[in-house]
Formats: sequence, structure tokens, C-alpha cells
Amino acid sequence: MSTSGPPQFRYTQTPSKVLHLRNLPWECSEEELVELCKPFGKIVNTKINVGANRNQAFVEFPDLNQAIQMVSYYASSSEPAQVRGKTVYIQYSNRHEIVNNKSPGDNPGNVLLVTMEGVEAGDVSIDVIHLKKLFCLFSVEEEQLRMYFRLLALCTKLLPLKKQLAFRYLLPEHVGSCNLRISYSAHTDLNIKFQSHRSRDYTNPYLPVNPTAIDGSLQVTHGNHFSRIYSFFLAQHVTSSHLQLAVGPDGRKKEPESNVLLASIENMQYAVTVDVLHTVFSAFGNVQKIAIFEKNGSTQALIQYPDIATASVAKEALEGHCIYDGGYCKLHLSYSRHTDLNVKAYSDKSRDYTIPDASLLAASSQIPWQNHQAMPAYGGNAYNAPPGVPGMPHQAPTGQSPGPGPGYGSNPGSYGGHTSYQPQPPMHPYGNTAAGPPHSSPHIS
DNA sequence: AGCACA
Repeated sequence: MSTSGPPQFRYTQTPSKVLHLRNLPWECSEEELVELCKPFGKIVNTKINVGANRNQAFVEFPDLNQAIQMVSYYASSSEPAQVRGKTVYIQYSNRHEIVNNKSPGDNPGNVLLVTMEGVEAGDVSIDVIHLKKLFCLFSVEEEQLRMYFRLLALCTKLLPLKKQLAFRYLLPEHVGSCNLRISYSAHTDLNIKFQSHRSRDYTNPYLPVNPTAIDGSLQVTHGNHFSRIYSFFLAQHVTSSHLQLAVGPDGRKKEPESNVLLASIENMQYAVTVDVLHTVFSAFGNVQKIAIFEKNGSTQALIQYPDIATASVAKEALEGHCIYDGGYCKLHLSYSRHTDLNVKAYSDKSRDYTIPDASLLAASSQIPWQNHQAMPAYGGNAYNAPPGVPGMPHQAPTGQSPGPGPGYGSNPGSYGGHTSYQPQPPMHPYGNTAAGPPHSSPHIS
């Protein structure tokens, strides 16, 4: 003969000055909530958008009796409590005060909670383009949107956005309007299990893709599949330590690491040959293969190391640096998708240093070229250093430097150790070939 | 429609 059953069967609840309201319409604003409750007393605190479907709320009266009056009134009223014609169910909360630890402006965090009002599930795409558009406005450097995204966000700059933000231009035409509410989440690190149409972790390119979730109609996991308010944990400021492995210093998504580097060469005033690249990149370890090619009118090269670690060190060390003084031949490095280059063992645009025969061939076949100082591959190309280039390094046209210059890397001797191949000094007498600035070794500046 | 950042 117990006097109280299990909680789910309680017909009476301990009165509380906090009331729990449910079955609210999705549009229900805090103001409407207050309108409903204020006949019974002043509302001192609220919490709206509660629950999986964001259609519950809490209100707090200063006095317990006011809450009792409201519950009692609607318990005996023939007219149910309504918001926008929808019946709202009211009961005592099982807590006695509303704890609002969100107070967005006061507790900035690195994760943003973004609530979108008035959109259907399918209206908002997780596509990069949406987030790019949206968050570039706020100096957010990395993007995504849907249920959970990691973002690089400068949250302080997002503060002005706590106001509702119209962003209908991001949405399909049939969507009349949509507002965003942005607040700080209490989360500090979102645990993204897989990449899908509704979750994305831009810092982890290796995260598995959920094949059933990446496409097709949205499966809303919270039952009501057309809850029309979606809340997203949208923005996560990822610290630099988080980013080291996955996101570059500019915040852009970093490609998966690879033992092969893709080098784009900017301002290629002088020819960048296989040998030049070999010299430069060998400072960080054995270079296995090199391939040079043209893409979109600029020169790119693939440089293969035996392992990712070496490639990574080279990439970090060389990124943004110039092979020659004066801003010439500036390197931009990224990881290639390749892991093993299929290149001709020896040509003017490629080299495979892993093939001993090819190395010997390379070495021997180079000798006559060196002797004649005529390298057909470079003859007459557009990279001849013009006379009188301002800032041209090392103008003295006399003689050839016999080896790599001292300045280009921290370990200039390391390149020669792995095969009998000796890289041809990449510098050539001024005006004779176009392989480099006159009498100048490639060195990184 | 059932208690608070899935």
C-alpha cells in the first residue's frame, strides 16, 4: 500500500514555482510564453526550445502560489492553455528553479548552438557552399552546418549575431523566411562519429562516412520528423593544437597527409628543374621521385618521400618560402593524393631516384650536358633571367657554383646519401641556361 | 505530450 507510485504514474506532482510546458508550437517565442503565463504572476525566468523537438519550455514565477494558481486554473478550465491555437500542457517542473547556464554572452565557448526557425529538414544543406556563405560573414574560417559541425569560429565576432539573423538567401526559394538564433553551447568538443548529411568533422579527414546517412531523405532521429526548428551545434573553435594535424593555419580543410607533396611554384622567374627541386627537398630526407608538370598555366611538382613524416617536415619548413631571393619561385605545398608516383625514371620533367640504374644513367648522361653547359630541355624557355631584374640575387656571372649553396636548408648534405646519383647543381651561368638566377644556388628564403 | 546542449 504505497502512497506514491513510480514517477511516471504520479498524478500529483510536488508544486514548484517552475512550470514545465510542452506541446508548444514551434514558433512559440519567449514573449508568447510570457503572455500566456503573466496573468498569474511575473515571469522571472524562462527556458524555451527545450527537448529534442524544442517544443517544451520552462517558466519560473517568483512565488510558488502563482505557479499553483496557473496549474490549478488550467486544470479546471474548460479552455485549455493555448499558444497560437495549439493546446499547451502545463505541469509543475520537477525542479525548483530554472538554471540558465547558457547565458550566451556571458559564457563564450568555442561551440555555437544555432537554431534555425521555419525551415524543413531538407531545406538546409550541409553543403559547404551554404556554410561558406554564411560564416564567411563572421570570420568563421571553417564551415559546416546541420546537426553538428565543427567550425573554426571566432566566437567573439559572432556575438552581434545573437540577434536573429535573416539568411534566407541561403535557402531554397520556397522557404519564406528563416531566422537563426545563435548562442554558445556548453560543449567544448563535439564528438562526431562519422561524416554524414547531418554531421561533419572537418578536422578529421579520416572519419568514416556513414553511407546510409550521407544522402537521401533526412532521417530525423527524434521521432517527429517534421519538427520545424532545428538546432545545430554549429561552430567549434578548434585550437591550434587541434588543428595541427588536420587544418592548416589558415583554417582551411587540410588534405590527408601523404608522403607525396604537391608543390605549386609561384612567380617562377627562373626555371625550376628537377635538380633544383631535388636539392631543395633533399634537405629534409631522401627524395624518391619528382615529377614536374604544368597546370592552369603554372608550374607544379610532385615530390615523393618515403614516408609522411619526412614529407610533413618538408612541407612545414618550405611552405611559403622562395627558392631564390627576391620572391622568386615561391613554394606552396600541399599533400598530394598520390602515394607512389609513376614517373619516367629520367626525363627533364621527372626523376625516379629509387631506380639505381636510372640514377647511374642519369648521372652519366648528365655529364656531357654539364660539360657543354647546354641542357636542351631548358634551352630557349621563358624563364631566362632577364638582364637587370631588380633585386636579382648574385649578379656576378662568373663561374659555376659546384654544389648546393649553404643557405637553402638545414641539412644540405642529406640529399646525396641514398644513391650514387649526384644532383646536378641547379645553378647555371647567367645567360647560359635558364635554370636559375646567375651564380645563385637555390636556397630557401 | 512527459523535464533542461542531441
